[in-house]
Amino acid sequence: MLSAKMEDYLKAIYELQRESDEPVATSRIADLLDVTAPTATSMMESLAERGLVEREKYKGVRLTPEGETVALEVVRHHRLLETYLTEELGYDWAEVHDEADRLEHHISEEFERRVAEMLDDPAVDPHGDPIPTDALDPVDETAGTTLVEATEGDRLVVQRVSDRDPEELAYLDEAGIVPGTELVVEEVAPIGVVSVALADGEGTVSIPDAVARTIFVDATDGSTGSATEAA
Amino acid sequence: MLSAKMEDYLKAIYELQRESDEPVATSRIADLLDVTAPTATSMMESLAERGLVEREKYKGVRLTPEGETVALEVVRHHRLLETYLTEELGYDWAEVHDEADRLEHHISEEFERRVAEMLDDPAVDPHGDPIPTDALDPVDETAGTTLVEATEGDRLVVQRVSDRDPEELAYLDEAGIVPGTELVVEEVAPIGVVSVALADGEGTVSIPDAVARTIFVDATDGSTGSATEAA
DNA sequence: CTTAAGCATTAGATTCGTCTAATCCCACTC
DNA sequence: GAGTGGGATTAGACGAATCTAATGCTTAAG
Repeated sequence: MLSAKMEDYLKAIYELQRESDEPVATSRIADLLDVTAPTATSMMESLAERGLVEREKYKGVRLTPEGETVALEVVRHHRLLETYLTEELGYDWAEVHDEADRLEHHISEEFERRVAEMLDDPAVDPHGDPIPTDALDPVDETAGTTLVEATEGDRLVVQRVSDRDPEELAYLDEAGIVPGTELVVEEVAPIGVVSVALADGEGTVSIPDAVARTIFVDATDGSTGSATEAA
Repeated sequence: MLSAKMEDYLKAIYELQRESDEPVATSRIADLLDVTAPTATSMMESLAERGLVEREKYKGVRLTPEGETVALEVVRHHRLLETYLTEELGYDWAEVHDEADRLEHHISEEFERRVAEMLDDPAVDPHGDPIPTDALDPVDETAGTTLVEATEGDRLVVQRVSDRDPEELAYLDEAGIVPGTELVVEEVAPIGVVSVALADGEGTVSIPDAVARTIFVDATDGSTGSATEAA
């Protein structure tokens, strides 16, 4: 039996791992989970003993296939819950995260099954993030182009907003940047900010690179931009 | 902040306390929660230190008003969840207990609020047990007459089935003994079993006293039985 | 009034997840 | 190739919740 804590660490590693091919550093995990580095180190030892991560001292860890399966199960729970809370309980897109973060460790397979059924087996959650299937097959989380890669003049439609900071999320929501939004890239400034105009004339939003990296986009039909070619 | 474990103990004391006016014995708590007696003792020490129970060594404990409020909050969560799982997620009446037992500790006030609203602020859960109000006012859980107090010939309607054993519950469900069922008491045998006939002609069911004590009933209109007079 | 049976509690140890303080590696600079 | 800065790990401790084994109350029966 795996503790909720272990599930948290595995999910964290999963999230960090999709950012790059490098092994995940202890300090990143510690930061994300708000614990000290020694705590993360000792948990990595336990996870390695159980064969859930591969560890190279002083380098970092990587999920083993078994570890990834556990992570995918937790991620599936999380994203199904976010979808359910939004669709059925009227939660706001930006405020579901904490609730799902707690409940994801405590729902039964039965609950998962019923929720998935009620939602008609959704493929993505309200943020546009893909929901792992019941079979827990690996998902390509990096698929697609992000807003940092866009160039001026691109006409794009938002696919995913993978940001997880609730304040940032609420701001983007308020500004109208949600999955499905169409926008035009107005300026890609060399100081690390992208300005986009909402296609429905709702104004312009400036987005720093750190956030733009979490916004996945597709070209609108008829685009002449480079975003899609790069994908 | 209270741990989920502490909440579990407080709920257990609450459940046991409603069975009699005596202080609740350590061993009963230990049995109910499936831990050893020393474990229960040491938890009682912690709860007493926090002012959640009043403890008399070698005698037992009683919830303080603060302890009862915490217990009521947990019970409210539990019963709302049971209702929600049954009404909205299609769970069976008899199988909701475990799911609710885990989730009750992890839902937010926001979740509680939304669920209560969606269900239109229900007064009782699917077992007929009363759901504490949002204000967490004490509830009279012993209100009503139970099936052990019935006499032959009584025509009764089932109000609550407070049993918590899932197998027994499933059996009663299968047999048609659910809140709302009308029945006639056929025999009160001196060996500790009550036989009742379902009013809709679905046959007869024999119920041992231990179970009958968990079945709360009201007289049907026109009854000549003694059950209601006793109340 | 004594005593044995039956709970309850104390003693002491374990596991998990966490911390702080101390030490250790590694990579980069000079 | 020596030194140093910074992240990683080891050392040691702690609180929560649990266990087993030993001891201590309480009470009801003689």
